[in-house]
Amino acid sequence: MGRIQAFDTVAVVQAARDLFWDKGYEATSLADLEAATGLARSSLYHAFGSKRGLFDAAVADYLDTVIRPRLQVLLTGATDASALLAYLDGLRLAVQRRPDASGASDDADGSDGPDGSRGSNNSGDSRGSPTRGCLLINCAAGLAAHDDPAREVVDGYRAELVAALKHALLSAGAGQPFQPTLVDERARTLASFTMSAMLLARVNPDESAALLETASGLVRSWMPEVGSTA
Amino acid sequence: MGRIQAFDTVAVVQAARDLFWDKGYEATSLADLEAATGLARSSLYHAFGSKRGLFDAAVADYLDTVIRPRLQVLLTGATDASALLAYLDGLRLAVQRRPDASGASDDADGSDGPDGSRGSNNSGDSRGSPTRGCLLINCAAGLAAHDDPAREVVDGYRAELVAALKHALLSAGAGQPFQPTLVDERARTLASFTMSAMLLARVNPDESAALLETASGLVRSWMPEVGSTA
DNA sequence: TATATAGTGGACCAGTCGTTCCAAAAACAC
DNA sequence: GTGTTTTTGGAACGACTGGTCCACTATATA
Repeated sequence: MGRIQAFDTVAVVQAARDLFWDKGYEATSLADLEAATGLARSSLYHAFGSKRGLFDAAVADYLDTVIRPRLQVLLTGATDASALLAYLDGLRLAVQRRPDASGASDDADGSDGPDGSRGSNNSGDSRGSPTRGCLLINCAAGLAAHDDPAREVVDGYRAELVAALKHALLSAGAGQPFQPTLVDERARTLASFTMSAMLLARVNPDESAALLETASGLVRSWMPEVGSTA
Repeated sequence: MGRIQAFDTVAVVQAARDLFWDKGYEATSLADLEAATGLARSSLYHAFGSKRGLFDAAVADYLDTVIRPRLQVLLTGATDASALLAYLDGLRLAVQRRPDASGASDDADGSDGPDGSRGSNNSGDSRGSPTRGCLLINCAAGLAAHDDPAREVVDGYRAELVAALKHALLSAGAGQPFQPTLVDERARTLASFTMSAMLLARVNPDESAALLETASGLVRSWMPEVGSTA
């Protein structure tokens, strides 16, 4: 059938994703993408059609390999508050980890659990260049301003996040008769913490982590039976 | 002494500010700024040195005419929870108002009180193009990624916001023996709501308003003596 | 091996970017 | 009025933008 493709598509998409994640859509040039992926313009355009096409593929990969694995603990994790706490802890560790740390660029795909077991972690010292935050949150403030498709993707992520949080809240409080509006408000509150922490991750990682710690305390105050030093 | 300046500097800065606010720093071109301000490139460069210089002036104006008037109610307002509720209500109204509404482009300078007394408000119908959110929040996800001065400005805004919220919380709970950490956590929580609501304003104004409503409920739950339909 | 098919690299495109420069215009001091 | 200083408008700059095109290469089939 002709010449076989010489590059790994998902590796290229993830390299592009990390670049978009770090610099944003508009600030990422074709020259940057060529350098990051090792491919020439022609190959990128042949495979993805346009810069925007490559960005869309990067966003899809981001949802599949970063967002959804992180939300998984909310959907299929423990049926008490520990699922919510594990989610917030995972977020906090991701926020405090510097992106330029060794090998942190390619395996940030959510495969690591909520505990930062990867060796030689720089715990405590979170100074230096901040993390990349969340690709979609960054997109919300940038592309989504006047791009309806991007706006829908970001809002879809928000809805998915709220739904996962609501599921975890309902699972955790299975015995108690929650009012539905209370669960909605609590899910909204935790989603607010998530979004603002991701936003703050690029500006002040320490404050971002403190925000998530506050959210954990709030969750513990909702379910006192788990908060007492398990 | 020579020819006198023919344009109003603050009007030019505010026109540029609204453009940056709406489109972001990088997406705003010099041609856009020429069209919005009515000035030629040469005049802009003579007055502000560079595109970035104009942006810095726009940010300073934004802090002075948008942010700080909004925070004023927290610092010099009522000494009970109503100051916090007024702040959140003002934010909610700003988020629900469409930017393309009549005359809303130039007098969004916070001079209007927390009640939307300006005539012919489109209450209820918040569909359509979203609001511009917050210039600094948008900046946090864009410029602040690799620009240290911009990052400092954004973090300064965050600190100012938290300090104002903390002041209002302390004023409201003057009689009660709050633990300092509790006040800090509550101020952080309200700052989180503020930031995520501003972020969400560009994506889903209704959800942004709901977020601020949830925050108001939280404040009322902290101070039950005011929540009972004053 | 011959041929068809598809991936690859680099030159090249028109357009836009932020910036600079210069001459004309205008208003103050004299 | 003249001289001086500063603003103003527009032309022009090189660099860079995303995108296109085509010759070349490499593989798979026949």
